[in-house]
Amino acid sequence: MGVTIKDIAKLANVSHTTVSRALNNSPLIKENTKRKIIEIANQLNYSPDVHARSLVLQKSYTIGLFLTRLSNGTSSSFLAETIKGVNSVIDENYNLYVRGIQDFQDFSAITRKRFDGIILMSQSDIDNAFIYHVLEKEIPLVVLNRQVEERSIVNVLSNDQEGVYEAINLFIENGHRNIALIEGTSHFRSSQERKEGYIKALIDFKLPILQEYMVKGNYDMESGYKAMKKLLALENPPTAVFCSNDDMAIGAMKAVNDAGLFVGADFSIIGFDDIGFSEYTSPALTTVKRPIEKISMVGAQKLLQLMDDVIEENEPIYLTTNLVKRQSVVDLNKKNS
Amino acid sequence: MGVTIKDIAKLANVSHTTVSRALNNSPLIKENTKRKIIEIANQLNYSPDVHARSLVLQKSYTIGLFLTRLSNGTSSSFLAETIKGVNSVIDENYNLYVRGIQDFQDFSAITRKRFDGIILMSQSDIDNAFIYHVLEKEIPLVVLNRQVEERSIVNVLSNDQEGVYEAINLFIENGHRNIALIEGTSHFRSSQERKEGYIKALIDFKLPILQEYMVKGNYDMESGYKAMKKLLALENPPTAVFCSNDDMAIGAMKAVNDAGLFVGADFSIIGFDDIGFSEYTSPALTTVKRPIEKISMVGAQKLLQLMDDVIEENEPIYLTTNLVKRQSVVDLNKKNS
DNA sequence: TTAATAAATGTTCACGTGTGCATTAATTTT
DNA sequence: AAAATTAATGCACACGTGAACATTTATTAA
Repeated sequence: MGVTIKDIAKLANVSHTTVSRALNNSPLIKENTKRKIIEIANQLNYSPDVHARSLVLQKSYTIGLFLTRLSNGTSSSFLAETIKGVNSVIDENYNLYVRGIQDFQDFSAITRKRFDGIILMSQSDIDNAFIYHVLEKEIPLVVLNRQVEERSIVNVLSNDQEGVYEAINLFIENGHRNIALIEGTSHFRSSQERKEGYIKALIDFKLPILQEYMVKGNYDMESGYKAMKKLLALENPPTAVFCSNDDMAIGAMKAVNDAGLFVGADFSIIGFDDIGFSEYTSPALTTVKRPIEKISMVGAQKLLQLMDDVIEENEPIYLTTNLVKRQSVVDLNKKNS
Repeated sequence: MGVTIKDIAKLANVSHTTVSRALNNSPLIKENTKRKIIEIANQLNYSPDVHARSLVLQKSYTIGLFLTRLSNGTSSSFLAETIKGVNSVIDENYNLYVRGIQDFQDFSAITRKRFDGIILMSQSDIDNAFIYHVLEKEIPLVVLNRQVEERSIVNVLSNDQEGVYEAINLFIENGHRNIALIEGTSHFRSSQERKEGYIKALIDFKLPILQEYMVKGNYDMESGYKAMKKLLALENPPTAVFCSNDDMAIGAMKAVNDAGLFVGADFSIIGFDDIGFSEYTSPALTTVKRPIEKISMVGAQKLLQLMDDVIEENEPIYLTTNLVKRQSVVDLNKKNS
């Protein structure tokens, strides 16, 4: 069924070794025979057996892209941008495997032989166990999106705290004092980071920190909707709300509309991520752009380097967030004048 | 570095064959020795070399999930739902390989040895070349989302035409007569299917087919926005627009808003797909739900069957679309009475 | 107890590729 | 032209696993 180098060898009247060398463009082989062998190989439509090659070379030509999970709590745009980013960097010769960590019963299948390198888009510290496993197996590893204490790991992430701080700052500049927060999934590190940015800003600007202004969500639209309902039902509702991601912001906008209010006129909202839809909501959503695709690209590049040179500049790489101002924030200064 | 069955064999004082059989739970081995061997294997943290195993068993434990492309023209939700659907069916023992066909220079790397089976989420007939290649290599293949003439291929898709027909029907029931269409990417089969549904409905209800009411888009939000601008600028603009996917519908809604009109009050829009956001637009978007995740799940299940039994019931499997009525369609009958 | 049978384990080879070393062919040097 | 050197190719083995066949050990039948 499958054509092997031995078949080619017979036809070319040489040993399989010569064929192997010729196809790998070894300088040991005469140009003449090289050409002849390559021609025969093409004619027979030969393609090497990856498993045999991997077995002898101890290399799998496979890169594993892992996320904490693929469903529940991972938004579509997040997943898609991650894959697109990595995919754009990894060339055709490499295989790209995508899986959720939570789908694994145990990690025995994650071995050095199987993966030349691993990229982890980490959303929660529940995948620390995975990280330790990968480290123990000495597989080159890049962790994205979440700070990891191990200094030996290449770490690429965005500075969420600063991004949120900037967002709250914008609210304050526009005259807001009653600023609420809708939080992300509780055990996700990103949720905590963003909450800290919120609190830090409030402290710096000497605003009170109110428990009732911090409502839990889980990063999906429905939770944003519900959280906003709660906020609107308060005795002293906020005038502005920061949502820990855009999905929840969109849910929140819906809740505001349902209450007969207009975002951008009566109520202010800022989101986080800048997913594609943010530009097309009504009104367009002001949000903190998080460069997920960029993070994935940089991470993939770093992994390729790591697999080659074993570089050891293990400083975490921070990519900056970017406040994208659109129409969902009311300027109270103007309004009251 | 890596523990092999030979290492285990030495420690257990047996041959490597016995170890191999014990770990594969062969009935030939005494329970006693089995237990002993398994214990040693666990202790050494043994895990088999996939490449060696694949080489001898001629099986890769790898399933390839291919899309026409990963970027440009593939929306995030589409990509994400496809992966989630397949992932939920394929168990831990299989590797899931994800790539865009357009990323390949040639298909020499797509071999029977490398993939036990392939799922193609096909968006365009430009991947026919890929399909033929896979067929020629005799790799089990399931094509999703696009009808393929080859009867030997397992084919799972939704009946887009009917879905669109139903949508246009809803417009007409609500008193609309000037109904426009925003088309998807021109060479995508889905674009044509949906356009045919639109035209068929107009013919059946004896409405005129106007060129100026059929505007080209490319499935992204911006193209929907621009297309709607064009429609609104017409001398005799439509009262209702069917958009070939939700992304464009969201862009279109934005254009309507920008023109000072209100969707659901002055203007009617229906989309296609029912992506997560559709429920949260203002007003909530009426749309034709396309079961992408379901299609992917069914396709993956079919592939697993195909890999085992070589089933040959090659009837295309149609999953029905579902009109989800929300608030983006105006009832002109009520309005005028 | 011995022969016949069944159960358990071992020997050897195959899968397809790449590489160290040996060998042969071609070229250069003297 | 013969010797020394270099270029080109072949031989044999390794990678880790699984399976057909051979062999040994345990069990049952006579």
